[in-house]
Amino acid sequence: MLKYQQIAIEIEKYIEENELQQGDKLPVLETFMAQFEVSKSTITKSLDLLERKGVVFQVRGSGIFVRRHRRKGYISLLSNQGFKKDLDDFNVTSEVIELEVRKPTEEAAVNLNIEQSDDVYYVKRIRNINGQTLCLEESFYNKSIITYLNNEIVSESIFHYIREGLGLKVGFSDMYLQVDQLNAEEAKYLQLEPGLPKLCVESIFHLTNGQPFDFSKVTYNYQQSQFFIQANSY
Amino acid sequence: MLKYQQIAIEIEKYIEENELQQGDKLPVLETFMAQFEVSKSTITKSLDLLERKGVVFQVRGSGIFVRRHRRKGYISLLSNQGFKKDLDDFNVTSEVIELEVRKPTEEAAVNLNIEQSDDVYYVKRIRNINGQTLCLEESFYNKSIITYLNNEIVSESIFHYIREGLGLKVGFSDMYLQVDQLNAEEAKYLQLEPGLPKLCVESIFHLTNGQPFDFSKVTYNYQQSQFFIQANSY
DNA sequence: CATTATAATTGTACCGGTATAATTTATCAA
DNA sequence: TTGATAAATTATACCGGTACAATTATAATG
Repeated sequence: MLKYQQIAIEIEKYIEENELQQGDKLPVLETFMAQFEVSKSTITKSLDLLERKGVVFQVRGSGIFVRRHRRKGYISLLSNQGFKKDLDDFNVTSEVIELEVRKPTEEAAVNLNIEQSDDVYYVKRIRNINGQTLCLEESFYNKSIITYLNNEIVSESIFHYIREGLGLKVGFSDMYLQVDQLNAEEAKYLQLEPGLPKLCVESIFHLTNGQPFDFSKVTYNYQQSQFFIQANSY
Repeated sequence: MLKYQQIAIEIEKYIEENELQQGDKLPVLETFMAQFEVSKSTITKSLDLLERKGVVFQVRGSGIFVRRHRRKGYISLLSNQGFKKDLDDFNVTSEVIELEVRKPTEEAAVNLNIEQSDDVYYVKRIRNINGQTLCLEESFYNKSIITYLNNEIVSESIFHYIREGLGLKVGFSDMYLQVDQLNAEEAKYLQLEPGLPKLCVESIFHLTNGQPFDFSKVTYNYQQSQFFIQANSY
């Protein structure tokens, strides 16, 4: 673990344990430098990381302050591991509908940057939250990267397996959002009526080296899904 | 203008002018150092900035690569100036319905961190894109920060005025998304039928010093609004 | 007491350096 | 040709420094 990552974790832990609120001031840079016995640039890097994560904001000439959104129960759209992490307060379970190796749709092939003759793992599952149906998820995993999946893995966190089990490093993702009306099939799975609203999120997940490995289409139950995003200006 | 910001702008311009595509490799760090005659850390800072903006991704041991989402016509949810910037290819106009100084709702007061006895500018407007109704927007601006607004400003880009006219620095924002069904009033303004889907985005915009100055509720026409988000892992 | 000028505080920009880790390329052996 | 091994390339971590800009606190002024 890198120093600046470790320090970021400890600062975040400190904020949580002491239940600091939006606007609360943290110790000054020099204090952190002394406390962790590292140079100024390392502390700066830790704090920049926390700033990007939306945990703090820094004000030149003033100090470092805690940033905390107030509302509870919202899913972060930006923590790009199948949101398992943001909801560990909640009870998230998965119900696997389909899991097999197949050829990708044209759309999936394009987004994964592969040929339609290449193999993908196709995963279809329903995710529940506190007993309620949260979303319907269809994913295509590039099989030459995600070489193996089974029912057990897919029932749990696929991304955790990708990181820990396969030792791959997840980099960035592109997400596309659309709102529309539920069709018959989606409505059935989400236990809603056709024509009611839905939120569709298409995501393309890449490794740190830029290779796309997962193309997912997720249809959310509009009654269960509230999202939040923390944005920074550049 | 800071060196690293200027360099970032020039690199981005270079990418656009040469129409570089996803995965295309940029010159190595040392080339940039020589070209711009700055130290390595300054170039690194420029590239980190571009990485956060989703313009490039860096691969240790390999190089710096262009990152470009493929789909056109999607609005970025993260560029937190009233999306005017992402759509200058499009024709975005505003129709002001209401503009006045008033007392905030309780909800607005809470989110702006002020008292209900304080003054706010209340702005209600419809935003059109290519002649189509894009969204209905209701905003509350803390009058002690945004001291003056008029019809002309509100018809154009409020955020541009806040930055250039008032000299304020916009920092971060918290956004909350929800999907639901249109009520009668919303449907009327968006020229849709009640009961059809809507996307509601509530945003709280803060200055760089952490002060919230704008609480907005935007209801999008689901037929017109497609969004994209570029996420990075930390 | 309000206003203004000054000083202290505090984070940011930028330099230039060493060491290291990930990746790619080149080399060599089978 | 293949596969392993070594070398070169390339970005990242981390150090420690100077100068500077924004903010806040203090002192001076009327």
